[in-house]
Amino acid sequence: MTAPAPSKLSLFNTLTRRVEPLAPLAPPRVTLYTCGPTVWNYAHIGNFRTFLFEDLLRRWLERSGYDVFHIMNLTDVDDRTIKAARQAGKQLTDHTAPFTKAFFEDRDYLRIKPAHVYTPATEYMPQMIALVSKLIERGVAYKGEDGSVYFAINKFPTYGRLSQLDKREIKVGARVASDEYAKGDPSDFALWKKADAEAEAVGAVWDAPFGRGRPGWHLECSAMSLDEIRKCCGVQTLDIHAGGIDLIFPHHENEIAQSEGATGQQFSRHWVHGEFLNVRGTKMSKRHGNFLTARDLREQGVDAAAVRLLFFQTHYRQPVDFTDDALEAAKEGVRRLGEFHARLTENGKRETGNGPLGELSRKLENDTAAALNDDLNAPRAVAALFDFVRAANRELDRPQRTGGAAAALGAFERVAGALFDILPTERAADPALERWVAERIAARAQARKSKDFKAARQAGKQLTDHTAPFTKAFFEDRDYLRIKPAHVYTPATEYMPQMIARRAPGARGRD
RNA sequence: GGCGCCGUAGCCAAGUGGUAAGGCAGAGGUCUGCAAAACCUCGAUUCGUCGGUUCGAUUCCGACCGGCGCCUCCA
Repeated sequence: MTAPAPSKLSLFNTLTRRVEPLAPLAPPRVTLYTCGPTVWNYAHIGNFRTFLFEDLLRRWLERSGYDVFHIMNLTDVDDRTIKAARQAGKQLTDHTAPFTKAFFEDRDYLRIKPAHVYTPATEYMPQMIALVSKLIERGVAYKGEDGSVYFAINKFPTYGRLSQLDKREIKVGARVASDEYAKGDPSDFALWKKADAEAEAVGAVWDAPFGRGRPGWHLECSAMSLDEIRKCCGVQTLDIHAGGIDLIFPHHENEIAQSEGATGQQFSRHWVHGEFLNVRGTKMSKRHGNFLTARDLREQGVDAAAVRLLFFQTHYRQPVDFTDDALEAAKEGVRRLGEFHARLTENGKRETGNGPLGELSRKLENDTAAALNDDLNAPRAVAALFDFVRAANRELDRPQRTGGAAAALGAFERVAGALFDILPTERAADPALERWVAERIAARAQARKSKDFKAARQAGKQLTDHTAPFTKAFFEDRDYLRIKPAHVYTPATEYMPQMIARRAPGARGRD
């Protein structure tokens, strides 16, 4: 598993439409740029499916011995952020800041490793302006009749290679952009959009030598990635550029044109794209209204481990349909992994040495590596993990044990823990709730001591407000069914001292 | 219309030119005071349909049916 770089990792490269060995420019370093969220609103879990596949890619690269430099952009200026800010009656960054914060919270909830650098577009204006200037200087960009700056795709012969544009025909009657007649070629795209009233209203405008305006959508990724890899590594070529499949055209196509048009060097050696998350066969999106955010799941108490497992059980280049059944199945899988983990931890404490479990551990790590090196085949790796769980459980069931649990625990934690991160979250007690209960129990005990029974009853009532009617109903039902009353009924809230006294340290089990 | 993707057991989902991983659900069993957990056993003679290539196809080719995505600011 600690494969020395260069590892045997192969990934599908959209540029060639083939699975190819990863070939970083200067191994063991890998520069990884992943297209991040547009912070006009909360990201939905379809967005996060892409970020989760990238998280696995990142972790696997690191596990394989690569020294990864991971950059993710935050699109905080584009049509949608401007429009949303306008509707909210706010300045652009005032509107986007809370969503950026929310994105980070969601990222942490889903246990996605933070990128090394996050690049908000608004903080890279000088770099973007410099890039446009350079493109104008090199004659591949021009100022249109409407005052915006466009990229001239006919000056860039390889335009369309990523999306195989040469094989396409434009749809008859396809919509014609309003800026159509300002451009030399209808397919030229905007690098810099001339300031308009809406952008001015929310403060989304910057002064530039070629006119007051704001960046086109694609510009930021080129400017920021080139700036960051130049600063960190002194290069102008990314090793991997990743994103959702919808970004292939036009976004990534245009990024290539802008970047290579300016540097004359290959922009990215490997392009990887993740498929969509669907809902009943249709892509999850804000527009369709069929979305669910990460915070929705968190509020429902869904363990992030289940979400991760759910996504990792499908290959990143296959669409996944998000259903309640699939989520429930994943939750159950996570629970089983957790049970197994606890069991292995118990045995691992006292069992070193080798034995069948040691062999199973090696198999697990080998199978995982083989699967992930083959175009990040997470489903196959997850299958190997469950194979391991079953085989190891069988071994642990045997009365005559031969040892090796410690090794098995190590392997299991490396794969299910550090790599996939799909072990159940230890359910942290809610401190506020615990305090509330403790306070009332204490208050009641104190009141009883001082024989203030009215106060005692009041404190106790708060604890049982909700349960009392059901207790009463239970007695009624008991009588209806002519069940003889027990001699003693013992409500748990009345036995706190006894329970506290008897709670054995480390005692596990269910109610 | 162009480009691309998909159709595998009840649900989800890997995979391969040589006879179908894994997960969840279900049934039976072992263990257990009863449970729970765990383990064992069981399920696609079959991989949308129809043809073709082949000794052999779920896997390659063609047609068709069904679903989906992109085609200028969608992860």
